[in-house]
Order: sequence, then structure tokens, then C-alpha cells
Amino acid sequence: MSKPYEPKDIEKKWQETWEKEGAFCVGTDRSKPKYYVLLEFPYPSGQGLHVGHPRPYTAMDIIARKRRMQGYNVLFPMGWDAFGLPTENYAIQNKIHPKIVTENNVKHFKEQLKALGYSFDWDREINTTDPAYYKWTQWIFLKLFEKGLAYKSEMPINWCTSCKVGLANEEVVNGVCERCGGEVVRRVKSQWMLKITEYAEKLIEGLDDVDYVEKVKVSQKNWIGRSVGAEVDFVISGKEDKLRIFTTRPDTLFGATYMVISPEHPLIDKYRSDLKNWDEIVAYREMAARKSDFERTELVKEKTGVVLEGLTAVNPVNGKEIPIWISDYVLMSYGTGAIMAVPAHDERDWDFAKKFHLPIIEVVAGGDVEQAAFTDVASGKLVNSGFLDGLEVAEAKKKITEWLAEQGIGKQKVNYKLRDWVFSRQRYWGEPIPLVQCEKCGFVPIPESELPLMLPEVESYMPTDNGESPLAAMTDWVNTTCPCCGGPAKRETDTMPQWAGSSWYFLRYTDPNNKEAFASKEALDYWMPVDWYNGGMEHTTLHLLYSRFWHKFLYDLGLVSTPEPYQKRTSHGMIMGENNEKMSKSRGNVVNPDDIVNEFGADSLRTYEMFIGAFELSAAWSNEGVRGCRRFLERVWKLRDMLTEEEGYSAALETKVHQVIKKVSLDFEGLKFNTAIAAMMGLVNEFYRVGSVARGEFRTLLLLLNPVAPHITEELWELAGYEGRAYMQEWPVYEEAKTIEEETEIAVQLNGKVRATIKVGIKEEQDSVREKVMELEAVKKAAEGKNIVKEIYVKGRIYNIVVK
RNA sequence: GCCGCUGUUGCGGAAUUGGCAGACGCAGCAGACUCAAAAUCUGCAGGGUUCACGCUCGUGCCGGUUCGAGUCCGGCCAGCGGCACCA
Repeated sequence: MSKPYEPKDIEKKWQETWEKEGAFCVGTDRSKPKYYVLLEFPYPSGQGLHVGHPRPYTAMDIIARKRRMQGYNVLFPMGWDAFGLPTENYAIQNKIHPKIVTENNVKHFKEQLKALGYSFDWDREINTTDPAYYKWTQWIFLKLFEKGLAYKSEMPINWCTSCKVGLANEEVVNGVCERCGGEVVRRVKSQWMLKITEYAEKLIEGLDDVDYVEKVKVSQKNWIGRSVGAEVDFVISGKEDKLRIFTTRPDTLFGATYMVISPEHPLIDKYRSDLKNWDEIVAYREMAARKSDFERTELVKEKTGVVLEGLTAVNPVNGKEIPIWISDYVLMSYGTGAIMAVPAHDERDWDFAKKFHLPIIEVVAGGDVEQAAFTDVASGKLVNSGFLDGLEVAEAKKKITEWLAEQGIGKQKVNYKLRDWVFSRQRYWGEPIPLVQCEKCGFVPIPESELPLMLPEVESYMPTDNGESPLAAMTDWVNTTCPCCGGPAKRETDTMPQWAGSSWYFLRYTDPNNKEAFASKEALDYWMPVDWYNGGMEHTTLHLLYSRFWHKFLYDLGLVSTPEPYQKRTSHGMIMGENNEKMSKSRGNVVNPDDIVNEFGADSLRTYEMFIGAFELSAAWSNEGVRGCRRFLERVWKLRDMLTEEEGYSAALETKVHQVIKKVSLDFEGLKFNTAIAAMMGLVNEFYRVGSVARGEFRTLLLLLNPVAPHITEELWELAGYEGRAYMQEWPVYEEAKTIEEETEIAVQLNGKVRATIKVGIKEEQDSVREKVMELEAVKKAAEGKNIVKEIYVKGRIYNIVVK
């Protein structure tokens, strides 16, 4: 009898062996095809890993290990996205420098990851808080600044009252702070912004050339929110200025019965002296300004507004004079901050018109505009619209847009919902923005030779209520000289957001120690793009979009060789607690992987995480489920007692083995690990049923299972006396012809209901199958006294007889 | 309100994309081994009905297409996630 399976000993032994042998360091042989497997590097939090982390990690480890066995030169790196608020908060509470906190957390994470046996190339480990790394984050920022894509702007931002920090639009969820759930209010602050909007079109177009799961593409497109319409200038009666609006429905121009501008629209102040109800207007503006984002979304529906008495506009198509209103349902930050209102064909305008008794004119027939706005653009023809009458909506759009252009009062225009990226954080633990402000020269980049601009050592990292970064209190550091004129200057004291470091980290992995560049051209040319990137859906409109933006920018500068950073993007589902609720400390349902490794072993944990269910869907944790996977590995372990000398496959199981190789090979590629493992379990069950395993069969099983459970398979490989190491072997191949059974069981149906099963040859023709079918008692009985109307034979599946 | 996903057994989940629903695993039941238990091995196992061969119902609900529907079409219901006055 063989010795018992002791994962603790085995796993430690092989982890040490792999490290000693440099098993997973990237090879230098560049004649091999490359494969770059990437997963989202973690934020090293104080809590350490939870069982959610290993799911995507194990999946990608399987892909990386399989690719190596398939002969690829594989890059499968790991690092730390370590700047961020939780570390800073922990540092404040415990009076430990965030650098030390980060070091400790990284150490803990790394131990945990190593205990799971991942095949990362640890020689390429990176850390976004390392000055040698953030030097290049700052460098890229300076390039953005140089090209005019980074600018400082006085603007209302989302201010988290609890974190005391400005947030990007993407970080505000349901009107509250994504991280802490604190209230978010509008606050006008001077902020660094990145012009991601300049890349809106490219970010959409680029999606056509990459292999992302469809829902990621859809989310990004929706977030960018492209819409095609027209800009139209309306004359303001008796004034020089025109009121420019954006609309996606220029075809309804004849139905515009009033206009609405945003409360913040500059025209209001400009024509203050013309406005007879100024007090009322001011009161409304103040009310609108006081609302936080939360309140604005909270209050929805009921429309409010004030008419501007003393100013009117002229509808350019019919010369009619129409009133101008202000209302907070028109946003200054989208389009031109002004709209033409067509209540008959827009729900919001309809609500507003009903409330304030404004005229509703139908211009597209097909609905009842007294009852509701008619917004269907697919049906309906234009009416009450002069030269547009009788046209379909699409035709009318085209014709009116041409007409507007001829008249010089409008043109086609594309707008995006995407806003520029608020890039300043009033915090300590982030990359310093490498600029100084000089009274004479304005903002001046610090010279490249002075990069990295190091974070200074400070006494207190406490955020302040006045909205200044803790760095602002460091006068020694803040006061400096202008690199341009040598005069006195102040350093920028805001730092970069957490998303900065992760916007280009995949480039650094290709050449992590380069001191001359963020990565050499040669390394980038060889490794990029990332062949397969897996990550969470929650990053779709944040990290994933940001990093595509940075990469496209670098591409336009000729600094990277591919227009898109990631060729393929997949997503994993969350691991839920045993009660099927999200795992969290407060719910008390968090499972620590260390405990699972101790009780069952890393291989059991890895196998279970892959067996738990469809990879892209969420799944509830079950300790009993882990036990089942452990049981499976035990059964594999004991197969060694059943080995025969046969180096090939036994006649009895040859077909089965080929089928399983095929199934596992294909399922791994489709991230269908659960069914791949089920197939291997089935094969093991077959071995037990037969009572023996040929050495060749065992060999194949170990190789198929190796990416999932690398330790036990490596140990068994050695114990069974096969040559070399399992992880170095070639991936098993199958012969298509040998996956097909000679004989198979098919169902015999009568009117679609199964009445019997018979064995037939796989290639057997209908005539010969028919003979067997007609002899069946069930068929004879059913056919008696009835007509056979039709017979359908699907090879290897069914034989269906239709009787009447 | 809009977009996306999901609904199959006591539970987690399969089903070659229109061809024997419930693979594989968990929990359960029975047997073997054991003084006994655990572990392990071998079986059984959707519901109803029948001593049984069977028959019949069954993939959230209603309807349709088809020789045949978990899968396709139309109309609902429920749950999860995202967006939310974007003109």
C-alpha cells in the first residue's frame, strides 16, 4: 500500500523545488511564441486574502501552466497596487508610516499566494508605491501635461465628506462614496483633470478589434454614451448672442415650443439687466446649487423651473417667438447646457410642459401627445413641419440637418456622456504630481532628471476639512524654485488617484527593472499586447477604461507598439458566503484561504474553486464542497496502487481517455473548469470500475490535472517514476478519430417520446438501423393499426417514428 | 424607467447549441469491511402511480413554431448587477 496523501508536506516540498529551479521564470528563448497572461494585481489590504481572490488567480494559473506545456514562452507576473486610502487610514489610526503598513501587508499577501502554488514569475514583482515604479507614473503624467491632456480646472467636484477627498464620477455610486458609503456633495475646487473625453471615439472604435466578453464592451460603450445629433443656434430676440443647443432629434424642430437652460448657464448673468424676475431666478439657482448629487437623484421626477421674463428665443424654422426657462433637469456639463424643448416627443419636456401649461405641438404622427410623449422613432411620419411633412424620422433628421447647415445655423454633432477624469486627490498616500506653480510661469513640470519626485516624510497624514492635502502643511517641501525662471514657486500638493499606478502596470511587467524607460521598446514589441486579461466587472468603467486611455495615448506618442493593451478580456463571478450573501466582515461569513489550505491543502482549494460553478457567475462557498474535491484527489492518489505496466492506453479505455483530453483541453480555453474537472472525475471513476490503470493513462491524467492541482500531480509524477517534471511536459494531444465510439446507444422515439434504446454502429445507415428499430416490441405495438407518417434518424442520437 | 445577467433535483450545478433532462459533486439511503464508529469501497436515488414490465407529470408562468423545445419565437413573473433628468 502506498503512503497516505499528506498535502502539507507535498505542497511545501514542491513550492520550494519550483523556486529553487526557477521553474516559472520567463524564458529567454524569444524564438518561442509568447503568451502574456495577466490578472488584476491586488490591493494589499490589512485583512489579507479571502477565498474570492484565488478564483481568478487559479483560473489564470491554469491557463499559464497549460500554455507553458503547449510550448509558449509565458509571462505570468504579479505585483501590488499599493497606494490608497485604507492603508493611509490604517496608518493614521495606528501611527505607523503607510510605507511600513504596505510592506507588512505585501509580505503577508505574498506568503498566502505562495502557499497556493501559483506559477508567477516573482522576479518581475512590481509595487506601485516603489519610487522606481512611480517615477514612470509621474513621467507619463508629464507627457499628458505636455500634450495638453492634463489641465487644472476650477469646477464642481464630488467631495466625500467622510474621506475628505475629491472623487471621480466613476467612484460615486448611488450618490455616495464607493469606498466608505459617506455622503458626497458638490464642492467647487481647483482640480487636475485628464482629458479622457478626447479619446472617447477611439475608446469605442478600439472595442471592435479586441476579444472582450460582450457585456464588458456594452458597459464601456454605454458609459462613454455616444449620441449623434445636431447643434442648432437659436436667435435671442433683440440680442447679438445666439443660444446654442444640442439635440438628437433635430427632426422635431417644428415642435419646439420653449427652451430650457441650465441654472448655471452663463447667459443668465450676462443678461441680468433684462430679467424682470431676477430675485426669483436667483432663488431658484441657489436652491439648485445647494442640492448634493444624492438629493438630485433622490428627488427625481417632479420638475421644477422658472421662466426668464424679458428674454425670448426664436424658433429658426418658423420664426415663432418662444419662452426660455431655467431648470435643473438640464445639466451644464452635457451638450451646451441648453435644450430646445419638444414636449410632444420627449418625456421630460412633456412632464415639464404639463406642469407649467406650455403648448404641446405634435410633429410626428402616431401617438396621442395629449396623453404622453410619443418617442418611437421607428414608426410615424412628420406632420405640422413644413418641408418635412410626410417624411420618416430618419429622413427628416437628414434633411433638417442639411437645411441647418445651408442656413449656417446648425450642424451635425456627436456628444458623449463620458466626462473628463478628476485626477487630484487631497491625500498623502499617492503619487505626488510632479509640477510646480510659479507666479510668473504658471504650472511648470519638474525636469525629468528630478524624477521621481519622492513623497516627503511627514508627521501627520490626517486629511483636512479645508480640502487641502496633508502635503500642503509641509512648507519646506512645498516652497521651491521654478525650474523655468528660477523664481519662487510652490509644489502641487494634491496626489494622484489610486487608478494612476494601475493604468500602465502591464507595460512595466515586460521590463520591470528598466531605469532608462518605463519599458524597452524591444520588450514591449515582444510581449505586448496582453494576450489574456481576466478581472472583475467592477473595473469595467474604471481601471479598464482608464488603462485603455493611457495606452492609446502612449500609442499615439509612438511609445508602445499596439493600439490596444489587452487582446482578450474575461471576467469572473464573485465567491459568496455559505449563506449566499456577499462575504464581509460585518456579515461574519468570510472564509480565509489559510484555514482551507491547513485543513484540506492548496490543491483541494484550487480544485474546489474551479469546480464550484460557472466561472463568470457568482457562487456560494461550501466547506463540504472542498471536502468532495479533497476526496477526488485522494482517489487520484490511490490510483498508483492500481497501475499496470502498459505504457500506452488500454483497449478498454482508449476512447474515453481521448475524449477526456479533448474535453479538458477545450473546456480550459472556455473557462469551463467545472466541467473539465467533472470529466476528470469521470475518468477516475472509470479506472476504479475497471480496477486498473495503465501507466500511460495515469501519465495523461496527471498532465491534464497538473494545471489545476500542481503539487499532488508533481509528487505522483515523481513517485510513479516518469521522467523529468510534470510541469515541463508537453500538453497531451488527442486524436479526433479516437474520441468517437464504434458503437453507441440511441433513443427510439414514437411521436417524440422515448420508448426504447438500442445499440447501433456509429456510422450505421438509416436502412440498417430501421430494421433493428422495427423489430422492437414497443414499436410494433405502437404501429399496429396506425400509419407511419414520417421517420427521422439523427446519427448517433435518436430514431423518431411519427405515427397517426 | 433603460441596459445586462439569472431562474433546471434537497443543495452546488451539467446538457455536444434543437435530439435519451438531471453528467460531476455535496448531502441522503442500503450493502461490504469493522467488536463498533470514522475512513474507504460497491450499489440506489426527480415527483406521482404500479408487486412489477411500465405508464404519467416534470427545466419560473402562459401561449406559439417543430417529428422533437431547458435550448428558438411572442407575452408575462421573480431575483441579482449596472446606469439613471445625458436632451
